[in-house]
Amino acid sequence: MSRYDPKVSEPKWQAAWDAAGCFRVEADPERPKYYVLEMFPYPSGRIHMGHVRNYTIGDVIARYKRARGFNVLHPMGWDAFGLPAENAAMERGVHPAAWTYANIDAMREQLKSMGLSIDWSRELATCDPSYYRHQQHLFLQFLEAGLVYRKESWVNWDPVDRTVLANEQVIDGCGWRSGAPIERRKLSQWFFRITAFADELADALDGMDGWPEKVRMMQRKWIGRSEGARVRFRLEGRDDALEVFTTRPDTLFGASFCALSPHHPLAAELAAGDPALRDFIAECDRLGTSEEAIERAEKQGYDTGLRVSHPFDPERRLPLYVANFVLYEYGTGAIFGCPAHDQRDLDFARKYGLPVVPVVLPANRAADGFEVEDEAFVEDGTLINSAFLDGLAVPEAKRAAVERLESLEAGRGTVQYRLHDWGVSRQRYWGCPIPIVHCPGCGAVPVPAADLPVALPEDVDFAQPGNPLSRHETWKAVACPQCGGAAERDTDTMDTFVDSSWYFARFCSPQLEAAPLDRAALDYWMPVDQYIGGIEHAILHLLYSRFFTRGLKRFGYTREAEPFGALFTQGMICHETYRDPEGRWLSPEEVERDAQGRLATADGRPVALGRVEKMSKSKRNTVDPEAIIGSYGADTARWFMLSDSPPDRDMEWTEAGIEGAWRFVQRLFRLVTEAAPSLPAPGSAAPEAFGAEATVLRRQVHKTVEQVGRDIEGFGFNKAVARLYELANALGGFTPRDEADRWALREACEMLARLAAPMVPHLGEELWRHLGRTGLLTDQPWPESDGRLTVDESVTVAIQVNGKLRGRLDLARDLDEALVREAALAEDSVRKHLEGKEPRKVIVVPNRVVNIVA
RNA sequence: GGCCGCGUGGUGGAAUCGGUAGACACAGCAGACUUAAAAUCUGCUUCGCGGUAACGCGAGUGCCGGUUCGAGUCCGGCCGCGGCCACCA
Repeated sequence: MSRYDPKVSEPKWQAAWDAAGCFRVEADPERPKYYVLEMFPYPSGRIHMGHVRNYTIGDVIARYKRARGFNVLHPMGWDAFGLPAENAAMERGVHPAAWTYANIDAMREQLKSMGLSIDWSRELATCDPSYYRHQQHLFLQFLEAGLVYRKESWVNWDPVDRTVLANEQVIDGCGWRSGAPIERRKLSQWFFRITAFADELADALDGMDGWPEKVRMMQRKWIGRSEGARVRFRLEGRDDALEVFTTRPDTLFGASFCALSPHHPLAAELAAGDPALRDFIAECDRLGTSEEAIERAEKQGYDTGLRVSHPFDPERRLPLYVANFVLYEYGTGAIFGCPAHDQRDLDFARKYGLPVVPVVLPANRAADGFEVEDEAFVEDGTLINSAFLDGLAVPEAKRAAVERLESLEAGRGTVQYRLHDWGVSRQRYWGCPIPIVHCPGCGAVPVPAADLPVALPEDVDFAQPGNPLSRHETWKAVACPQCGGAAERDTDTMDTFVDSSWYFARFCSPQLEAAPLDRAALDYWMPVDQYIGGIEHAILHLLYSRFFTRGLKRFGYTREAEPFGALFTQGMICHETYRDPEGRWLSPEEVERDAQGRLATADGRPVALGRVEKMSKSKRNTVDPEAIIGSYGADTARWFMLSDSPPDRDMEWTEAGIEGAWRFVQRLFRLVTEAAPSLPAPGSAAPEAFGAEATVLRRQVHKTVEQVGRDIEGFGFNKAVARLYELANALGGFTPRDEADRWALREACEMLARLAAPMVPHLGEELWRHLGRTGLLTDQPWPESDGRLTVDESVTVAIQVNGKLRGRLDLARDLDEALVREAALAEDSVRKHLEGKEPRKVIVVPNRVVNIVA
């Protein structure tokens, strides 16, 4: 019995696709385009199962759309800058470039072994000067447009990675890579003015139907748009005022204190003359910002002694505190406290004995005797105790309060965002150099376009920690482009998220030298029709890319404001975990399973089975794709990836699962190759008539064509896989008796090969050839289903009595309702359950169900 | 604490619109082939009760209630799990 040998077959078809240039594409305005993109990989050295899932999903879509007649762009590149290359340099003495390019070479081979339908002629790596020179050009365009600026600010400093991190890269007060607690430092940094698009970025989310609601929600919350007011409280005995932000200007009459963040400049100023305040601020800094710290931390404040006057009633004086719960990063770093209508303010007021005056009355409550006890009233109601606001509902009161503030010049309505500008300066070597020269006379001067790229020097040493660029005297020293005097390069490099914020656009014209991007190419290809990647990029990469694309639009590179028309976030790959008796993690290869399912190591030591968890190096529960592809082939790996689990959910990788996929690949091969010799010649004319069994088979074939297409369109690969199993089962049980049967069997075999091909492309080609077809299946259009065969002539109708199933009837489709009713009432089981009574009502749902109500 | 999502057999999961719950696969069991094993093929496989059997009856989609001729699907309340955010004024 012949077997399908992926080791021979897969390289053969990959070479054939390559020789035919199947996946090389050019913009062609005559044809509809489809741009499929998976998030490009970081060249760590080896692909992992997450990559296999990501690229398999993308490849099914790409191949399917191609068969549907689209001009499909499906490129691949490398997110190649980043810290691991520098760590490798420090640990092993390899140059980051050499390490990175070697990794790229290795991973390219691995990806190619998957049989992906990628246009490799468009491959790019972000660490290549031919890429980052254009990024430097774009940076300067953003600068010129006022969308990049430099400022000195408090930054998140990762003491382990010795670099600055963006707010998005700080998780629970720790660095996203290193996990080290973040320190605060004041540094001069370059920022992208992402807040200039805050409104647009938030508003556009509403129309982005192709994105998961979950991701849109996360971005919306991250941008954090709040409408409210900035209010000035005059400081007693001083000329200046304290500005606070509030979303509840309606509750101003309930104010009983104001509070500053410990990092507020005024707090620092007051601390200079107040040692006790200095101690209090230091105490606040000691308390971490971690989850538990916040949970446990009690509201604490320090009365500065200073008083502020109420904007609506200057006679009223409120105490000014420095309080540990006021964030410096949000709003103005200062608040007014209205204890009756804010839980935090209430906690604080109770602790320090401040007045709690309700100013919003809940509906259905009498003003008399309404008091706030332990729980602040935060919902809408009617204003009380609030002079000119009394009697107004909360929304009107907000408007009225803002109007009054504006007329008194004591504040104004405003919109506040949680989103901050994106700091991109990184004190690292392996990144895109910031194309700026710092001149003692001229300040920060852009590097002229003609001098780009500012290339990374190659002669760097990693013997000492920190940034080798800042120690590289000859690279750093440069003449000022403006005055020609001695100056220094900016020695920071850009956050690698900048690199990935426009690569999808560069794929449209990856070799273009004269400019970063080609308008005509982008007009044709952009936006990406389907973007596919992990949910972990829901905020960072996806938000930055949306911002960057808006910049590109402003500079005239594209007409699209949104880079990704549709987004699909795939689930993670999980695996069982194992530990030895000492509690050390064991990898799946170190664990053996006996006939009873008991686990042990090769030398017989018992193994404890742990939970199924996300594959990770630390738990050692990873499976190497290269080993899997090496022993089972890419098609088997792809088939298993797509089976069973819906692609947006986490899936468990199991030995049994991959074995099952292997068996199916072999079975398909066997079914088709065994049938092939007896089949009529390819392309022979259809017979006039078919026997009953052939018709049943043909109906299933054509229904499967319809369903598989629909399933792939909807990312229901597990369902498509199930349909193909069903078709294979039907095909296996079909014995042809005449020429018409054999024609139907050929049709079934060909359809099965064509429908499976996006998922198992090498096998598809192999089957196509065994069926006597010439040319590549990859170049065949998607099969059409015959509409006459996708609708059954008879249907099975469920017969219910009082909603309970009592029988089934095979009836002609669309049979007259009266006849259906009659047939149902004639059923023995129905008569039995009616017990001689007349039905009160009979509901007939055409072609589905009859419900008899007794 | 807030918001969002999800709870279906031993397991992964199906079930376009409110209309036959459990497709398909994995695991398991039984059988065929085989000297044997592997591979392959066939059958069974939600639970309980009755029956030699075909089959019949009852229960069943986390729990409680509601709407409906009819609910896995819609509504209300609870319980459990997961995710994101987390003193954002």
